[in-house]
Amino acid sequence: MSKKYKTAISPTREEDYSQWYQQVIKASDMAENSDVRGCMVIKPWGYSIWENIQKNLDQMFKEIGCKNAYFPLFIPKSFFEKEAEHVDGFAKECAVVTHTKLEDDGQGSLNVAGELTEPLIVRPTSETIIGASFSRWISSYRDLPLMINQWANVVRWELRTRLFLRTTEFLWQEGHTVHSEEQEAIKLTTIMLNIYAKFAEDYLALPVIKGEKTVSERFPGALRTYCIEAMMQDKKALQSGTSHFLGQNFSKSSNIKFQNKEGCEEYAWTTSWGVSTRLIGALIMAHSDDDGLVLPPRIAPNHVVIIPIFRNEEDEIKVKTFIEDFLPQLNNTSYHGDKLRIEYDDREISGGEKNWQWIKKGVPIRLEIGPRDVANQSVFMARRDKAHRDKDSISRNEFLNNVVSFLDDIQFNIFNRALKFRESNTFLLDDYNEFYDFFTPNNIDKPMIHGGFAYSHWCGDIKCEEEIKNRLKVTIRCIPLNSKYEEGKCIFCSSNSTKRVYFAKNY
RNA sequence: CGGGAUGUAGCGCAGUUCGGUCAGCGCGUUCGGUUCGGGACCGAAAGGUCGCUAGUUCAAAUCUAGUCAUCCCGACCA
Repeated sequence: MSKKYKTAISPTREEDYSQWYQQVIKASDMAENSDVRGCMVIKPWGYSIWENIQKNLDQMFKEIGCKNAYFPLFIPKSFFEKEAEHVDGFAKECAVVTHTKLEDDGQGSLNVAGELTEPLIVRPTSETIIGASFSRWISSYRDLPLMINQWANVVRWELRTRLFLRTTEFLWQEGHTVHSEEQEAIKLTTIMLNIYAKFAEDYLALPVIKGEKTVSERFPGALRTYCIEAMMQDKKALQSGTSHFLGQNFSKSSNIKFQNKEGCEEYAWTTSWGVSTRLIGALIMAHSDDDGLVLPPRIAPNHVVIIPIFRNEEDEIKVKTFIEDFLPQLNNTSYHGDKLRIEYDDREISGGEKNWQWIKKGVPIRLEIGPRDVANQSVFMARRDKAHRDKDSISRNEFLNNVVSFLDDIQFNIFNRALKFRESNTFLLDDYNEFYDFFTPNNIDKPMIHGGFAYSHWCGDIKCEEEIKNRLKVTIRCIPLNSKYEEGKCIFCSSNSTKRVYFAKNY
């Protein structure tokens, strides 16, 4: 066995990380590029993951009293212009609707016609249009807090796109809250950040660092931006969720006022927070291997796939009878308050081929059931968190009794693997030369997977941050919330610093 | 939007230098047979106006111009 095993995905992560990423998506049949530049078609396997993300997050939002609503896709240009920083941040990437109809030119083509007096912007985010509604909904402190979320699509006209990570149109949720007290609004942004972190870690098995963005990385119009940052397998950081404290910026521009207990009118304090289909990109890049997708059970479209194995009709009947007897019991098993999601794959294609399709799709547990298993009342189990040849025969009852703990174990392993990866690629760097080498690939022409997170001192000067970005394309991903007071010297200018921040290359 | 690369069957590619049986290969698909507990084998078949549009030429996948798309690097960004 001197020959290397053939991997299902080629190139491998090591050979060409970004090609590997695209091949994983193709092989798992999650999504594809569409005929519209920069936009993706999310196929059933990918959409099903999104539905699971929605379902679980939605529940978490509702638990803290948030309600869902829906606001228009179009934002009048005049609304958008109200918040100056906001305009600066998004103006360059807005799709704008200027006409309302098409007219036949009599030669087989259509001309745009019916010009609008005021152009409509396709929402890149909805603070301004939601703010307009909120200003009508709120008049008294008794109306507060107001907590609204919407599941929607947004458009940001990006120059360079990548499936799930950055597409022109993407799906997300955006929550918008209004409060009478500044501290209450700030507290809500951290509550949301904790929800995101918990969701990422418990469901996506994605270890994240909770932190605050520096001024230059803030959401346009926000006073503070909190974020969760995760490390991908190419050691780059991916911002996976954000929560913004907007102060009174948007309440002033949208005129969101309320009468307080003393009867005086005040501007309210607002927040906004969101996660997007980018989470699916994070999921892929954090866990998948050279055989394709690896899905954490809590978010997988299917938990278990059953693959019947037989060589003749007699065996086929035996095997199928066994499985059909076994299925209802499996279906009744509950998994974290949900039903176990089982796929019985009885398509007429070879077992090996089926097996590899499900490996590439990342299903946590594969069960091969053949005549030998029927005779022994057992099943042959393979786990996606282990090597594809590493399979075990266990009794059917043992499987039934333990399937939930197997899934939990897979979830746990995937999380731990990602956590260890992040930890072993995070370094306390205190010397600029060391820092420079850390972020410089050995071969510039073919930059290999290199770097990681540098946990280093920063004096707080925006100029140091900017210079590092210019030189190395490395940015401060966040100032971690749990950072401790520590005296040190800024990695760039050697001025005094009191805390460390995370530096990394990012998506 | 700047620099680079690529575009040939569902997927992965060869052929382009030097225009002339070059429209091919592997995988996949369909059919038939043999197999059968770790991506099976044999045989047959289907499938492409060579990204698109002009041009040069007796003749273009091949040369020229334009155009579109994708990927990589940069700027921008969740």
